[in-house]
Amino acid sequence: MFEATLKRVFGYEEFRAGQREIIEAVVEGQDVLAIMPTGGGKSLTFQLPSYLKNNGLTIIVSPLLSLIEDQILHIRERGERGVARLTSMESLEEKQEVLNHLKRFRFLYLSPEQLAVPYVTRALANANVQMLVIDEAHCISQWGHEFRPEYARLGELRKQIGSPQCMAVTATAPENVKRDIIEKLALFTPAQFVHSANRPEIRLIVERLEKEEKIGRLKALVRDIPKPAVVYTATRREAEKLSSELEDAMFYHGGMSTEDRRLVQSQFLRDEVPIMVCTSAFGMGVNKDNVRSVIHYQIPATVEAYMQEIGRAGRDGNPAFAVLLYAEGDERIQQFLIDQQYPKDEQIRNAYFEMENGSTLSQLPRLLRMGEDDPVFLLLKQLLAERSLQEAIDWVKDRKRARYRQLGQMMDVALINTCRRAYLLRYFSEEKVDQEDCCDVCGPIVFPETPDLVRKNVTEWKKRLTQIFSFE
DNA sequence: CGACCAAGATATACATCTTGGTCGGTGCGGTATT
Repeated sequence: MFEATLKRVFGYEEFRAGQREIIEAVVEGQDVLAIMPTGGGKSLTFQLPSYLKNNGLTIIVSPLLSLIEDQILHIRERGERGVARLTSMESLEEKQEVLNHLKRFRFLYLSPEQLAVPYVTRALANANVQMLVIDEAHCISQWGHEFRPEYARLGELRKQIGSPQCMAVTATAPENVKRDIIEKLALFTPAQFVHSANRPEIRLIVERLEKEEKIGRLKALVRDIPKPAVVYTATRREAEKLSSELEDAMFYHGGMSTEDRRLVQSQFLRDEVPIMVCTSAFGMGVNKDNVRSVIHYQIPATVEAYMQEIGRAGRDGNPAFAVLLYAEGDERIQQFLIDQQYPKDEQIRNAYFEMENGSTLSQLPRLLRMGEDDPVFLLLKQLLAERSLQEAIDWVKDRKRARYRQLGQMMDVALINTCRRAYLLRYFSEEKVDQEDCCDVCGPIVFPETPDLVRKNVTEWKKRLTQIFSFE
């Protein structure tokens, strides 16, 4: 009977590996935590049950507006019209229209921030919500603590809308992230489905270099390595600088306008740009299965981030390459980025002191000489609301220590003299199975000779983009 | 912390060195100001 729906609604003959079990658990009404690879057919596992039960609304919380847009487009393409979204792209009237007619919809996509808007929460509390899906659930752990606080509130919001059945879906989650997801969403003895984190087609390489050697090595590397390739840097400036020094490269980072980002990304997707130099902004929602190589010019902040980023190579199953270029001291930029996200002890003390002496929250930014929309101030505000002075200081200390530990584990990937794949899999509580072409420690990795992609107008585009950005 | 840039200092007439300031990731939302 699952198959009939699969055929009728989605047009597929059979399920892909792992999908059926998840759907069974969903239909039984269990909470679910599913860890499956990108492109593994995640969305089908929460969409198909909706057609089986055929009553009520499925809400999907998604981290990026562009992901929401993509998903909705896909759903509409197969003829489903009962899908809507609530984001900042809609006007107040449009949102009201959707909320007043929730019965018309089968799927509702929104950001966690929208779910936290009181009138949205209220409307959904009064609707027949069948299931709450949290897509890219690792964001709860990755962003919920400080960067996007609404992610940490999803459990509470779930309760407010009547504690519907809940399904968390992601591609990357070690034990501690799983625990975080289960706890923050208050999942009730969830059925867990965990796909292996191993990507045997990706060869793992680390090259330890001196600082001065890196740029030269990168240039040689992108000449020899199979393309399309993604080069990750830690800063926007570095991304721009490297892309100007490499032939056939363009850059991508969060400081660009939406239009420019769309443009550059679609060029890369259409194989018109062989090399993309970018910050961590580039990734989620980039559906490209023929990326052959991912190079890290600077070390990422966590093993999860590293796995997600290298995981963008070789999705078509053909051999792919992950190269990390490491020079001593490269981790400092990540240390800095961690530090600057948290208030200093003295700032915390001052904030608590001011509040005790009768200052109001609105005076506080001025007194502490901070911007009122400074993320550090927002975190401070939250601490004031929830914790005592000592608790706040300890919380920050703990969080920083945890982040430093994560960075340390990532550095170990570069520093160990044992199999890198074994280390990475152990991080995800898995045992390694021996394989050919594993990593640079296990044996030499050779790049195949591959014909380069056709370079269609790359130079032209680059010129135009340089012109656009040079005025900013 | 370190990369980068601009202004100033040095020692000598053109370029190099020193000093000081600034900046540094990920995105939602929705408000304000040239």
